[in-house]
Amino acid sequence: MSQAFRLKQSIEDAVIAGEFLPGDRLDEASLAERFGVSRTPIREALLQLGAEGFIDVRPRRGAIVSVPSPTRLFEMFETMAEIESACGRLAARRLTPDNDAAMETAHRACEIAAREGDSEQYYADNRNFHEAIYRASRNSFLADQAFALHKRLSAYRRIQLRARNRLLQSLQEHAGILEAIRAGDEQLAATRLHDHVLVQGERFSDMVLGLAGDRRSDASSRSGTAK
Amino acid sequence: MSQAFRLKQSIEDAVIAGEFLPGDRLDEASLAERFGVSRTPIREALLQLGAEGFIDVRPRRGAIVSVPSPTRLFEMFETMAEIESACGRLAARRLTPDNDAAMETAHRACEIAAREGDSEQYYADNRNFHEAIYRASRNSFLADQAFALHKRLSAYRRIQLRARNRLLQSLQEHAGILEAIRAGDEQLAATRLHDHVLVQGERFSDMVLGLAGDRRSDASSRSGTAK
DNA sequence: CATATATGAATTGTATGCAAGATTAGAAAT
DNA sequence: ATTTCTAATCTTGCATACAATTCATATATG
Repeated sequence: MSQAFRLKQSIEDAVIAGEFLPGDRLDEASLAERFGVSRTPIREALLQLGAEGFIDVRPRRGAIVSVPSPTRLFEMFETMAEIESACGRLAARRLTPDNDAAMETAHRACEIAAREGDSEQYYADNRNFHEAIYRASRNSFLADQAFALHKRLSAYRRIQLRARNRLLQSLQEHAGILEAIRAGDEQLAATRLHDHVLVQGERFSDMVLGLAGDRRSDASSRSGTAK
Repeated sequence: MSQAFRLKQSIEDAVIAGEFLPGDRLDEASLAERFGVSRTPIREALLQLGAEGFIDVRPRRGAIVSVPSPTRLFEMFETMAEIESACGRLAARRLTPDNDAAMETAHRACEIAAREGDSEQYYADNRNFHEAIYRASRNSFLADQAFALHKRLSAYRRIQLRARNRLLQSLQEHAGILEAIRAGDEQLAATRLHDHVLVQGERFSDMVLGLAGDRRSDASSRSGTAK
């Protein structure tokens, strides 16, 4: 297969793995050298990642890993919450035995990781659990959107799963979500998923806010970022 | 500014305008000649459009305008319905006088177009109305997502606004949506927007289904939309 | 007649070179 | 010491050339 697509994946992985941090410059020449190719496929990969919103490509000024403002970051988490709750609503409406089993398996894995306090493992299993819900929506387009946004936020999500408390609380929330989906209660499933996701966004935003001095401006007040 | 970005816009516009129909091949050489540039910036534009899901870029096999299956198309409309209803929910929660006024203006324009039966004009004004709601969510990231999906579906939406009945019915639904948002009734606003969008999806899917003989089974069938 | 195969044409993928805009460093001036 | 202007350097944007793969056509074969 063409190199550009492989490179796109590699660069994306490197960003997700935290090798390139938000704000880091993605210089074409060094990437080309690193991967042993010319600048052309590197450029193509970078432009694709830029179109997906993963990185920031400014004409004539090179590409950098996106640095969302705290406001923007909160908006991204809020959007994630809305999309996930949509998945949950549909999953509750359409649950099949297959999807049910997949969620159960993922949930069990989370349970083990949480009990052992292995946050790195929990991070991976948590991802599987959420993906199982996306698929359970039985809307592959919606699932794709959810999956893409989940990836974009992974860098920010990982950080705050470190606390042991949060692991157990997260697990508890998962159980509640599963219960609602199985009961076919669309409204409850949506609400629980919404809160589950948004809590992470709020925790993280608060954390960033402390450092950055930008206001979160969600519901209240007229946020400054008109667009 | 760089040509690749201008070209991306131009090609996207051409697709939206219906100059290239779903399934049409987007050949690099002819596009290069048409725009008077080399293949390089054309490729870059195509790859970006591909990453956004606007077109289909298959490695080594060229780019074509996406041809979603009826199932996929229904899924896209369903996703649009979920995203729009999220916008409506947030708008109801956070409505400001500015956003209210913008929606009112757009609604008035729709009213005039509908009364005159000018479906082309209504198409444009309808777009403005929906965009006003996206902005009223006061979540610019969510609004961006909504806007992007709206564009992707525009080719399919335009077709069925031709019927005069649908114009007036659509307008009526807009009024109901506005009312719910102004009343601050999140649930009602969400439901009304959801149904407003999904009705279009179902109408169109049915239309396509007649031609294509693909089955929609999993996602939908017996209406519902529950809630 | 249908299917398989081979050969040539067309198209995409990558490398390289050069031009043009951006960035940085240094010198001159206040 | 700070600022401003200029020049050198670095980086990106585009065009061209060539390599690699797919596609189309025709020929051979059962």
